[in-house]
Amino acid sequence: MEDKNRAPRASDASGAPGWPFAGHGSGISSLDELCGGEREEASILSEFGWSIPMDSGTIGEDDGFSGFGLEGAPGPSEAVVAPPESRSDQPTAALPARSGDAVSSSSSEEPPPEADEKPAETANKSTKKGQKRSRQPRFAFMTKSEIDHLEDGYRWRKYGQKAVKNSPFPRSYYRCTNSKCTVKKRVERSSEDPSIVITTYEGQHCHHTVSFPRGSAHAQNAAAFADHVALSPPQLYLPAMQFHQNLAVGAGQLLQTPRGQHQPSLPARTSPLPTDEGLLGDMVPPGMRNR
DNA sequence: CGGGTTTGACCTGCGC
DNA sequence: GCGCAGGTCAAACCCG
Repeated sequence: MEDKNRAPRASDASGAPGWPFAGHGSGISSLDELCGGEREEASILSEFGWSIPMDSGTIGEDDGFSGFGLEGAPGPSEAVVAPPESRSDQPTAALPARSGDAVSSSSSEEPPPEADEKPAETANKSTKKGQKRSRQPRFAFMTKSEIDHLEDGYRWRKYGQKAVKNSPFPRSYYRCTNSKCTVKKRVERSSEDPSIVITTYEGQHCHHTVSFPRGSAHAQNAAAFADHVALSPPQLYLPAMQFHQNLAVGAGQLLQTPRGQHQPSLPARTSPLPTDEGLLGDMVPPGMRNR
């Protein structure tokens, strides 16, 4: 699960919030703002009140995750979207929250953006204590693929791997190789359907992609998703049910994807509806689609 | 040699 | 208070 337990490292503590795939319509005027003005961005996210819960921990352990989730910058909780078939009638909020992920702690009191006041040199250990790690916005999506680490246009360095409870598949932890970028992502396979890769992004890139392979559906979808998300913060603040229903569409599409083909459940791309329709149409009012 | 991966140890919060 | 589980660190290792 996401660990709010650990205090952020010097870089993490800066609270660089934001979304992956910055520059794809995140609303940030400049990528530089992300690396240099994280704090500012945090407030922006908070202002929007993005709080569609998404519990990364639940994703892997609940097997039920079949969509993506969003979390407000120092968002209180995350939750996951239930599988279309088994939980379509349950509101997101009712989903089991995992071991305190952000759910319990962050909801009680938000880690103030100032949480990074500690000197960098002591950040390593000392900041781990007494301070809750500031949580960054996250989103996750499922991809039916035999490849664990899907290409998304950025370069990642693996920094850890852990076995996940109730899952035969380990979870891998990656960090963006850009030293100024604090974006992280977790990759794991669904224990229910090994062919599905669950990717969870945390944070926002403060730089452009290293490369963005045209042929990579995953990359394009990821970017599209980022666009989508970035464009409609207010719309993302949806009632659980509505949100879930929207996700179900993407998930359904996803599962129809032939094995081996990267096809994340990104609404904007997976929906059978014309571009910018489907989920986008549900979540983004016409007035906001002026792109 | 630089950059990425592997992997065991460590840290922390939560639940019992 | 203790054990568990998730997340991260960092040394060792691998590879081009």
